[in-house]
Amino acid sequence: MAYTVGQVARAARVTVRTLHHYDEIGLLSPSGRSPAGYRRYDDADLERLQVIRAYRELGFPLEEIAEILDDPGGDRLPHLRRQHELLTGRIGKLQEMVAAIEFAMEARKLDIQLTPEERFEVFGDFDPDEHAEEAERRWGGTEAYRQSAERTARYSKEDWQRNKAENEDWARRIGALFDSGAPADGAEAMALAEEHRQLITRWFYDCPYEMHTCLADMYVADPRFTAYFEKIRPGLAAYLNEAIHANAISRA
Amino acid sequence: MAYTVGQVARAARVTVRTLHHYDEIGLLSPSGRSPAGYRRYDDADLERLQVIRAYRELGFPLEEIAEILDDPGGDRLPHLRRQHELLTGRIGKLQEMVAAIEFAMEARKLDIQLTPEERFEVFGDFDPDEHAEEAERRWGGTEAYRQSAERTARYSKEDWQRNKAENEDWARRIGALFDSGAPADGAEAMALAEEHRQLITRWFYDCPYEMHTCLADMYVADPRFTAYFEKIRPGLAAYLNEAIHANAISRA
DNA sequence: GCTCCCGCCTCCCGTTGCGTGAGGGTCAAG
DNA sequence: CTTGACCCTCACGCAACGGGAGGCGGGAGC
Repeated sequence: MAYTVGQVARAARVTVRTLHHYDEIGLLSPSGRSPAGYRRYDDADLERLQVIRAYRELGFPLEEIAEILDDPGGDRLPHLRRQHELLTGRIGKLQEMVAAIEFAMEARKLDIQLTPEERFEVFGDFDPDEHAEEAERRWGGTEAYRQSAERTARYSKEDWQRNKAENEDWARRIGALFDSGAPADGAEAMALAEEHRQLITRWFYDCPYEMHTCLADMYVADPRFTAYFEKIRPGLAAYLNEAIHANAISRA
Repeated sequence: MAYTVGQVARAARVTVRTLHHYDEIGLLSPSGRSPAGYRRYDDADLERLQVIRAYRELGFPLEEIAEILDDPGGDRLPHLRRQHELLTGRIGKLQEMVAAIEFAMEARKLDIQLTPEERFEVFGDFDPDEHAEEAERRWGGTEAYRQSAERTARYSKEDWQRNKAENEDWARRIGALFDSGAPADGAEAMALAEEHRQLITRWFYDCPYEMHTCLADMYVADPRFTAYFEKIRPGLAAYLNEAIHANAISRA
C-alpha cells in the first residue's frame, strides 16, 4: 500500500505543501521514493501523520510533536490516551469561557461595571478546580441563557431603556422597604422578591422558583453581583437573598 | 482612568510586545500618549482589547477582527452572542474528536484495521448534525471509557496477548457455532454472548446488559465494526447482535 | 540634587508553519 | 504524441508576535 503526496494530502485534509514541510523538517519523511523521485507514503507513515495531526490540532508545535513521537517505544495507545485527556481539558476550558461570557451578559443586564482585571479574568490561567465547579454551579446548563439571548436579540434601544427604568423603580422600592426596617421574610419583601422574579421572566427567561433562589445565592456569593446590590443599600444583597428564599418557600 | 502598556498587558495577560503590535497595525491604538510619548489606554481601549482577545482565542486572524470591530454600530452584545455560538460550536467539535478517539481505542481493542480515509475522518469537516447525534449515541458519556483507560493503562504486552488469545478463541467458537446452524437465540449462542460480555467486563470495563445491547447495535450499525465481524463469518455481526439481545432479555 | 532602577520608547532581526508561485520533469489517457 | 493532472525543487512571502539593543523618563530613597 503506497500512496502519493496528493492522495495522502486529500485523506488527511492537509495541503501537499504541508507534507513537503513535514518532510523538510524531518517530522514525517515518506518511507520511500519512486524512481522518478516521487514521495511514497505507506501505512505506517499514515499512522504517524494521524498522530501528528491530532497533536497539531491540539496546538502543539511541530518540534515538540517530533520529540513526543520519536521518544518512546512506539505504541499508539499512550497517544490516544494523552490526546483524550488534553481534549477533555480543552473542553473544560472552553466551557469556562462560555460561562464567563454568559456572566458578562448577565452583568450587562444589571449594568454592572466590570473592573479592568475582571474583564480579562476569562482568558487567564485560573485554578482549574475552582472554576470548573463554578461553571457547573453558575447555570448548570445553558438553556436559560439561550432563551434570554433569543429574546433580547430583538430588543430595541427603547426596550432596554424601559427595562432599565423598571429595574430602577424596583430598586428604589426595595431600597425604601429596606430602610423602613421591614423584615426580609415579611409579606412586602416577599412581594418585591416575586416582582423581581417576574421582571426576569418578562425580560429575559423563564425563572422558576428554584432558579430564582439559585440566582439569589449567586448575588451573595459572587462579589461582583454583591457589589451591585450593596451599592443600592449596604446589606441589601443578603436582605434580597433572604426575601427570595422566603418567597420561594411560601409558594412551594 | 488611564493605564500604561504594562498595566494593560498584565490585566489582559498579553505581552507588551503584543500591544505594540496591535498599535502598529492599527488594531488597537491607545487613545492618547503622555507628554513623554508613553501610550495611555483608557477604559474604552480595554473593552476593545477584551473583545479582540476573545476573538483571537477563537482563532480569528487579526485582520478579520479589525473588520468585525470596525464594521458595525458598536454594541458589545452581538459580539458576546457570536462568541458564545462559536464557543459552543468548538466544544461540539472537540467532543466529536473525543468520541473519535474513544472509537479508535475501541477499534484497537478489536484489532481493526482502519482504512486511510477513516483514520482522518476525525479532523475533517463532517456534517455537524450527523456527527453530533452520533457522539451522543456512541457512549452517552465517557464513564465506561475512563474505567477502561484506567485499567488498560497497566496492561503489559503479555496481558494484551492473552486478551487477544482469549478473544480469538471466542471468535473461533462463535464462528463454529454459526457454521453449525445453531439459532442465534439458542442456549449456546446466548452462552457465547454472555461470555463476550464477561470478556469485556474482565478486560475493559463493567458492561451491564443494557450497555452490551448498545454495543451489539453498534456492531451492526457501524460499518467498521460490522466489517470486523463479517470477516470472521459473513452474517456474524447480525447473528451476534441477535444473540446478545436474546441473552440480555433472558437475564432481565 | 543625585542616583538607581524600573518601565517605557523605537528600531529591527528571528521564528513557526506554512501559502504561493516559478520553472520544469512525469505519467496515464486519448 | 500531445494534453492535463501530478509531481519535483527552489525560493520568497506572510502573520503574529518574541526578544534584544540602545536610549529616555520618573519616582523613591539617600
